[in-house]
Amino acid sequence: MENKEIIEDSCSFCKAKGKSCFKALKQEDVSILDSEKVTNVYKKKHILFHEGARPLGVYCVRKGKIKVYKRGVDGKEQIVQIAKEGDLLGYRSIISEEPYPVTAETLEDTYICFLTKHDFNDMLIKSTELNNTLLKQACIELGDFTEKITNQAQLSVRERAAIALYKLYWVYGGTDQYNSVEINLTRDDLANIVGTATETFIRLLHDFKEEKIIVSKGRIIKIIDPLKLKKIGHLS
Amino acid sequence: MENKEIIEDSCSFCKAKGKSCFKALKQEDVSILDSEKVTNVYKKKHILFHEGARPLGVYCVRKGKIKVYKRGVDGKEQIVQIAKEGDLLGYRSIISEEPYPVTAETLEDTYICFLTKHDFNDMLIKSTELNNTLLKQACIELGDFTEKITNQAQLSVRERAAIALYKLYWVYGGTDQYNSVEINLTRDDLANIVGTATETFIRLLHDFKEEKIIVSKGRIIKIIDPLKLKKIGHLS
DNA sequence: TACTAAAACTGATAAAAATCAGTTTTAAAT
DNA sequence: ATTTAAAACTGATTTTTATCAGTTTTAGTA
Repeated sequence: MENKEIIEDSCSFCKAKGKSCFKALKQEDVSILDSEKVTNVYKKKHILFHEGARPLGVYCVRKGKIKVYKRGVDGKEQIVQIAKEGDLLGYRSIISEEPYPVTAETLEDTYICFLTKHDFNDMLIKSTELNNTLLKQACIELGDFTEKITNQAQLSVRERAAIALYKLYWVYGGTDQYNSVEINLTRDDLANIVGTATETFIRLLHDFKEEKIIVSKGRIIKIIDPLKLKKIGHLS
Repeated sequence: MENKEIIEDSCSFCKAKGKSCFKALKQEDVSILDSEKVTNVYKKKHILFHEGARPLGVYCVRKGKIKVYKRGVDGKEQIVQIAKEGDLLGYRSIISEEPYPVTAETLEDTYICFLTKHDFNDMLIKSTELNNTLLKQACIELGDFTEKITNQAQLSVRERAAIALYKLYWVYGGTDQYNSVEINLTRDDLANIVGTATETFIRLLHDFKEEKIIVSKGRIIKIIDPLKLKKIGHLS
């Protein structure tokens, strides 16, 4: 089965560029990216790269959601990120010169631009802007991970579930006006973000429904009161 | 009470330099550091910087151990790192331009070199080597944190305790020959590394004693069989 | 549209870990 | 060397969460 197909489009007009780490690039460097990158269309459940594999290049999400996870000792997925348009995946392993510590798998049909390791490294040498953006982004993420570890170690499943749903509220299109947002992930995936058993997570969803924080039909969870989630998760 | 006192010494001859991110610096840049840095002596329990504070500079550990922790919602410490000689602390917040996400506190009498934010930023612009080293180091650490989150979410306290002790084995001077090593941390601190209750951790230590993995007198824990810890923690 | 496999859900039970209420030991300060 | 506060430890109990064993519902495919 052929899952890939090449489509044509320029980075200059890419909606995702404005959110990505390429946003600081000079116009001439964007042109270079343009000529080097290849855009692919992937179906749902396509694996972009596997944990343990040697990195071949970087992946820039133009459209669609991707789950990034690590498998624990017993094979259980621990989802560490739900990537969306503008996110750059796989760059850390290029820089650290280590195998991928995680697997990236599409959650829906996606457009993803690929840049080879060689081209990415060249750009990293050429562009101070890219270098600075990535260093800064990595340092911010390290701070976020510190918080995540603390939460994982100290908070109850209920609190962690609230935090996870609140963060997904933003990933799935939430705004400052606290609109309602629909999340389309399996209960399994959600439990693997929170780091709990699926049954436990389902019971918590039941509570959140009773508390009028969410509604759900089938797998779709509609967050109707993100502020309550924020409060339960002790977020500011 | 005056906790600080300035001592004289050059970075060129610093034993810690070889292990630090400054190891790749050109000789001329080391000389610049030399003239800019200030070495301080701190007593046990001195706070280098506080979570939430604005960063003033970076701290390079020349001698002594430092605990780096974040306080959870109820004030409980989550220790994310035990820093030792050669480790650079506080640089992430300078780069990310955010307040410190963690607190750094000395665990014993230490020698610590301080470099102002201004001087560090200048060096970051001047030295491609430093820039590359830090970017690479940040990317490696991000991969490590991914693993830590997965472990925290999926492993039992026993497994996590084994991993924590195994990692401390290396911090406190363990070698490839798997010698025995003494760890001098309170049970509270150890429990706050593992992310569990102190009593639970103490009971686990008791098990490890019975399994001839450690011996202890007072607070000192002597790791006599690091390989068993490695196995319990599923480490390779 | 019916079929079927996967996912969602429920209740009962077991296991893991936290909490509580102490006692004993240790180490720091006088 | 004593004192004393802090830290280490122990046992009992409670709480939280995982596991097990299903049934029901959903969504994708034939």
